[in-house]
Amino acid sequence: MEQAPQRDRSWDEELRSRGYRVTPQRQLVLEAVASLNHATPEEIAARVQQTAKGVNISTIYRTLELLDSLGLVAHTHLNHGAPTYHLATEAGHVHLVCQDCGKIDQASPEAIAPLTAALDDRHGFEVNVSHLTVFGRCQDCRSKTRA
Amino acid sequence: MEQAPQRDRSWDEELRSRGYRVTPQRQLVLEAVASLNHATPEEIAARVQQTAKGVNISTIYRTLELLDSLGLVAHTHLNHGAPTYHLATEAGHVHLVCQDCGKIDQASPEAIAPLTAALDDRHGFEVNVSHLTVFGRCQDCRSKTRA
DNA sequence: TTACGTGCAAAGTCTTTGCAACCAT
DNA sequence: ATGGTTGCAAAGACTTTGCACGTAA
Repeated sequence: MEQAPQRDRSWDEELRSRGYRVTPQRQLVLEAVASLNHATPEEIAARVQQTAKGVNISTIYRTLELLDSLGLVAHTHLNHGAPTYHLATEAGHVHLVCQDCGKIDQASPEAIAPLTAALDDRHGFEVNVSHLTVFGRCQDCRSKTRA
Repeated sequence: MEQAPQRDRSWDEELRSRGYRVTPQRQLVLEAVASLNHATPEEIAARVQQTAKGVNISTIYRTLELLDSLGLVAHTHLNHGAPTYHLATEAGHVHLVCQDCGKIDQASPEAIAPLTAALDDRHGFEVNVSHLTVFGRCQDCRSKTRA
C-alpha cells in the first residue's frame, strides 16, 4: 500500500519496533483521529469507512486500544457514553466540555501548570495532562442563561 | 414511614417542593451514595438491597438521574464503564484517579482555584467543580515504578 | 383519589471476544 | 511460511423504556 511520501511515518517504527504490524486499517484509524479531533469510536469508524468500507467496528476498537497503549493517541471520558480520542501529540492541553451545549474547547497548558504543581506538591500525584477534562459552562451558554 | 428524628431531612423538602415524592427507595439510594462515596450504580444497588431486597436496578438508575438533576448528588466519569456517584455536598473537591492502581483520592478546592480563575479569565469558562476528575499516577505507584 | 413511582421484562447502546481466514513481515 | 490482524457474529456490560400495579400526598 503506497502513500504520499511526505506523510508522517514515525509511528510506523513505533509499531514495528514493538512487534506490531503496520496495516491499512491502523493507518486509517490514526489519520481519522488526527483529522477529527475528539472523536468517538463510531465517528472514527465512519471516517475510516469513507476510504475503506470493509473496516469493522471491532477493528476500530482494537486499534484505538492499541494506539492508546502505545501512547500514540489518548482518550478522555466525556459526559455519558463514548470516550473521545485525539492524537497524543496534541497532549498538554485541557479539554473544556460545556455541559449545556456539548462544545469542546481547549485550554493551554499554562492554565493548568499551577494545578499540576499543587497536586504534585501536596499529594505526590503526577497528572496525566493529555487525559484531563474540565466540565462546566462555556462563554456562549453563560451569556445566554444570564439573559 | 417514620425514621430516627436526627437524620438530615433537608432533601425531603427539596423533592416535595418540586413536585416529587419522598419514597423509601429514594431515601435508601441517597443513604447509599452518602455512605459509599464514589460508587457505581451497581454498587449502590447492592447496598440498597441489603436493606430492601426488592429494589430494582432500573429504579436505582432513575433515582440517581433524579437526584443528580436536583443537585443532591453528582457523578464523574472514571476510566471505562460505569460513572461513580457521590453527594453533591461533598462537591468542591477534585478526584484524583490513579491510572495504575485505580485508587481515587481527593484534593482540596484550593488546589484548583488557580485553574478555575485562569479558565474563567482566559476562556470565559465556568468550571463545574463537583464534576472535576484528574487522571494520573498516585504517589504509591510512582515510587513502585521508579524502583 | 390521583398521578407519580416502582418492578418487571424487553430492548437499546456501546464494547468485547472467539474463531477461521487473511496478510504484513 | 507464520503469527499477528481482521471480519464476522455472538456475547457481554451497562442503561433505558413501556406498561400495569402500587403508593405518597
